[in-house]
Amino acid sequence: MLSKSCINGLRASILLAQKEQDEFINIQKISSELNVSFYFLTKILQQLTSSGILESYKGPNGGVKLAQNPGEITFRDIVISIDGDHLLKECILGLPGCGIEKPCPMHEKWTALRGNLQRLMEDVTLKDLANGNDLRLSDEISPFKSINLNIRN
Amino acid sequence: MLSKSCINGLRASILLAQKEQDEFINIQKISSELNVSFYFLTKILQQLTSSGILESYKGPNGGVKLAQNPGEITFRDIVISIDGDHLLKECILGLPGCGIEKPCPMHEKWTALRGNLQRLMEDVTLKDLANGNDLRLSDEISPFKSINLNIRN
DNA sequence: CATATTTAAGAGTATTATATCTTAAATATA
DNA sequence: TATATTTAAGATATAATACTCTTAAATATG
Repeated sequence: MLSKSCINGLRASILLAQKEQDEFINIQKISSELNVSFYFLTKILQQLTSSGILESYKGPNGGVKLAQNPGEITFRDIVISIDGDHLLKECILGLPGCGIEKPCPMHEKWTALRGNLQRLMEDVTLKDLANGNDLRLSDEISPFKSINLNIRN
Repeated sequence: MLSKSCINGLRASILLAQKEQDEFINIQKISSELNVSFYFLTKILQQLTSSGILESYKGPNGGVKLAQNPGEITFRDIVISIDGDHLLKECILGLPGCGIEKPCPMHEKWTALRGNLQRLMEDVTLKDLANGNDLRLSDEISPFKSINLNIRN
């Protein structure tokens, strides 16, 4: 449902919310903690920076940090920044004309469920996520090895 | 959320449910009614046929038809046949170790919502969908032209 | 000011998903 | 039995996403 870029952006953001928010965190460090390629993660975090969700700083002791308090950044903010709002706006059958005036057969049920998804994403902040369980996994089940086996993209 | 293949498989199935179910319907005809490439649709319907959701018949007056009554084929059946069960099984953060014993921060909320999605998909049959509004759209808002503009893939 | 460190930006490659084409197999019917 | 029609299967092409690399820009510190 979410792209890999989005998932990694979320995981990195949650990790940032778990750390000291005054200092910039090195992307190399984040990538090794999350077991994600440095190059790939850098691109993703650039996107979050350009959306204003993160701030970055170049040079020694540089890195990225959250631009606001974790409690003010929602799951939805990050999804929208990376994957756009397609998921939250489109007809489940991909019909562009679908709407109240000309609903597709799934319209009502899907908009209701999508509303719940939207609400969930808006309600959950990085603060909530940071207080949950640790995202870092042991090596045997490192996300990247397994994601490649399990996920279709 | 659903792949284009899946969306087209669903739309074709709904269309079949709206037609006479005793006779085989020509794929060429379906593709022009849905405004989807014949080649692409053929591949998709082959998948549904191999899953046993459709039956096909070669030669003159051949085509495809539903293998069961529309009321017995669910939205979920078609999604699973084409996109697999990833959406209904995986962690929203893509963490392979995520589960009751070792939940990710989104685990509880996501499994609840995913359960609703699963139930929605199981409850809705092709009969329900066929009785809803027409899926065929006018030319100006033909799915393919607009999907290409609106959808990311 | 020179060097090392770190992100930014853009280009390049690889993989997967989407879409098309070609040939084969089945079958109706003339 | 020959021909036309139609789906099946496999090959190819194109587009999107995932991922990597290189160079540039910013900046701390010796």
